[in-house]
Amino acid sequence: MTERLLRGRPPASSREMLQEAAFELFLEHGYAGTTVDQIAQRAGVSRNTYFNYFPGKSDVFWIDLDFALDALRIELDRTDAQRSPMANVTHALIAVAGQFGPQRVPWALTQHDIIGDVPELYSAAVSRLAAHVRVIAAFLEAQAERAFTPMMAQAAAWAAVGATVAAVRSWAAAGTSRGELVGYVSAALEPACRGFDGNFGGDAITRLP
Amino acid sequence: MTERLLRGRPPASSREMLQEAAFELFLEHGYAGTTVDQIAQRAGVSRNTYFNYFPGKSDVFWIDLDFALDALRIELDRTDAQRSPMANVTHALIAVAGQFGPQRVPWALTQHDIIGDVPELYSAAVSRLAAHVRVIAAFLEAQAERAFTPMMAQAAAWAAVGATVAAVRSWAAAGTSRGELVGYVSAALEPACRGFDGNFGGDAITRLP
DNA sequence: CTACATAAATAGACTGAGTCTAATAATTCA
DNA sequence: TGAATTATTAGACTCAGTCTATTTATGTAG
Repeated sequence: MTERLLRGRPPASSREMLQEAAFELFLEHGYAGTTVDQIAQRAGVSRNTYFNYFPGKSDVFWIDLDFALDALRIELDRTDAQRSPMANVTHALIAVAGQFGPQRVPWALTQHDIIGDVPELYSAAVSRLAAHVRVIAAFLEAQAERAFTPMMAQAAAWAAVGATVAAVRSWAAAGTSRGELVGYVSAALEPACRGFDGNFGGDAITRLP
Repeated sequence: MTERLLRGRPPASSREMLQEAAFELFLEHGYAGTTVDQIAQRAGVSRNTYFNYFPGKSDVFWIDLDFALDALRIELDRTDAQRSPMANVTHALIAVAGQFGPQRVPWALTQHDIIGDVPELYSAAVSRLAAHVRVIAAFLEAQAERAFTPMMAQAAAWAAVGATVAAVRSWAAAGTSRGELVGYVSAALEPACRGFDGNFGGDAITRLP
């Protein structure tokens, strides 16, 4: 199964190394005050190597979201036909949230006040969230062929992702007193999914237009 | 009330003029194949003037969303205390949608296939949508002080905006046979808001955590 | 041990977005 | 006429992101 994954020159760097270097510099000089050259230099690597690991400067922030997206895809494959489609989505999102404990808080959320409000960072995050939305919407369309039109699948996916985002932000903002993320996520998802859950079995509203 | 709004050198250009020039060029050479210099030149204006009207290259796309955001703020001020908070939000979004007839379709949505899938454009749109979310969430927190925690207000706002986005996309994709946008929006908003509407009056779920 | 295939890292140059400072032009008001 | 105000312009500058070609480190086959 492992095929030939160890051929060619082995990597001398990693996303994590670059991320550490970047976060150090962001704390020292802020996001806008840090160049990619500086990040690469701090990590002891060439500038181009940085772009081998990240497509852009802002992408170093959101490794966690990339991880979450992969995890979400995996969880949505382990689906239970007994549950309603939205229940499956909820279950998957909660399972992904379960991998983030009280000590593993996305760096960008806790250091938000230090970094400042850089739209570029926000965009990088939201384009990843849009990828989550697409994955969930595609799942809903495939899973519940009759119950969800493309429009409704997308609306439901936005609602689910939006609720999760709200939960994660609230959880991160709670400071050291925050417990497990899962509690926040399930609480936020419940009302968000309730309206769409009712559609399972199919009524006219989800079919039109 | 009008104070002195007509002093100094009068504008020789406008956002609309620049947008027209930009769209022409995007159709001819695509988004990536067009430079800001070319847009400014086509509009008969200096490059710096472009940046007086738009903060970035991609912002020329989303005048409609800027307009919608202003309209949304206005509509949320005309609120009816008789209705539930989510009903007010729905009402406001539908009112905004009412200003977009079958002939006024955001250019970016219909020409999507020509332009291609440029993440930068998507980001510019979504950062504007995030502004919509903030406005709605702030409204919900203020309007229904007890019923919505910040987390739930944000979750509900995402659900509402996401449903609207899904509706607009579906409407735009429907081609010339599309009718009024309002029908799509109200259909998509109904299930998205239903779950949160139940919270009005307040139950434990919205209060925790 | 040598030659080859593969993948990581680097070097260096290039385009173009976005910023900044300062200057200039067109208008209103006194 | 002159001052205040705002739009436009000129020109230089930083830096993100791309591209091509080259080098370096590993495994594998002969």
